[in-house]
Amino acid sequence: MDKLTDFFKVLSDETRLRILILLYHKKLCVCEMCGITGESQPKISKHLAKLRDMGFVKDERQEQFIFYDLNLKEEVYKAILEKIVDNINDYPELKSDIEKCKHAEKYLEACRR
Amino acid sequence: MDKLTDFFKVLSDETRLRILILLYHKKLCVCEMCGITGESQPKISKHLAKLRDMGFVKDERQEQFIFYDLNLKEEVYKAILEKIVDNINDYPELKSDIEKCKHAEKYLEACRR
DNA sequence: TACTTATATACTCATATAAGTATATACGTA
DNA sequence: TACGTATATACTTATATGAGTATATAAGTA
Repeated sequence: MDKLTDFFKVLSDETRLRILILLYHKKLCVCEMCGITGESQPKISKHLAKLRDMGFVKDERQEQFIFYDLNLKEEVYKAILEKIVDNINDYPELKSDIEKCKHAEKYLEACRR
Repeated sequence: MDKLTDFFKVLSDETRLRILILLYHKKLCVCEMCGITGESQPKISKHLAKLRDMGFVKDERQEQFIFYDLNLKEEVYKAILEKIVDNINDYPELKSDIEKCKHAEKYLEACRR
């Protein structure tokens, strides 16, 4: 049950919820997530580190960038994220994030500045 | 989205998760929940107060006892609890709570001591 | 090798949270 | 009215958490 409450603790932070909903849709690198969410790089990185340490996401380097992806082994976790996505119209900020992540590469370029 | 993260914060505490899963099955009074979970009365009461203040449960006096019941207006919340219950075999402590709550009256009597 | 860029981490501070113990409240009953 | 029982709340303490700023690291490139 600890893992389950840990998962809920993860979701109880707005930034982490946004990250997980984004990764539910697409593998993304740190600076894309910063661009999409408008949050600072250390903030995103720290939350990703926590998610990684807890085993909910995995990372992979591709050239200069480190891409993150969901790593949810148990169905319950996926099912819970799915429920949120099913009701995405109730959560405009999440919906907007998802829209933006369709053009994530845009934020990759913006990163080089 | 605040309400959603609040709900996850609620679920991130083991005691509150146990309470909600119990109430998902049956309306219960405070001392029954204490008996079932083995937790102290102030601990249960404080968590119930928080759940009540957040609007996730409602209370109702019946003679000497105050009974609590779920008060989840939005489907997502119910659906999330349902997902947990669907996978109850993964969570022995929750499963055991549910078993015990089938004979909740037993704990009502034990309360008079 | 020096430099740039992408990401991670350390440090600090403010705030939130949970638990335990003691006590208050509120209703029911003798 | 006095008492008992069920529940709520206050107070304290320990711990966890998140944000911001500054800095470190690690890989790529000139």
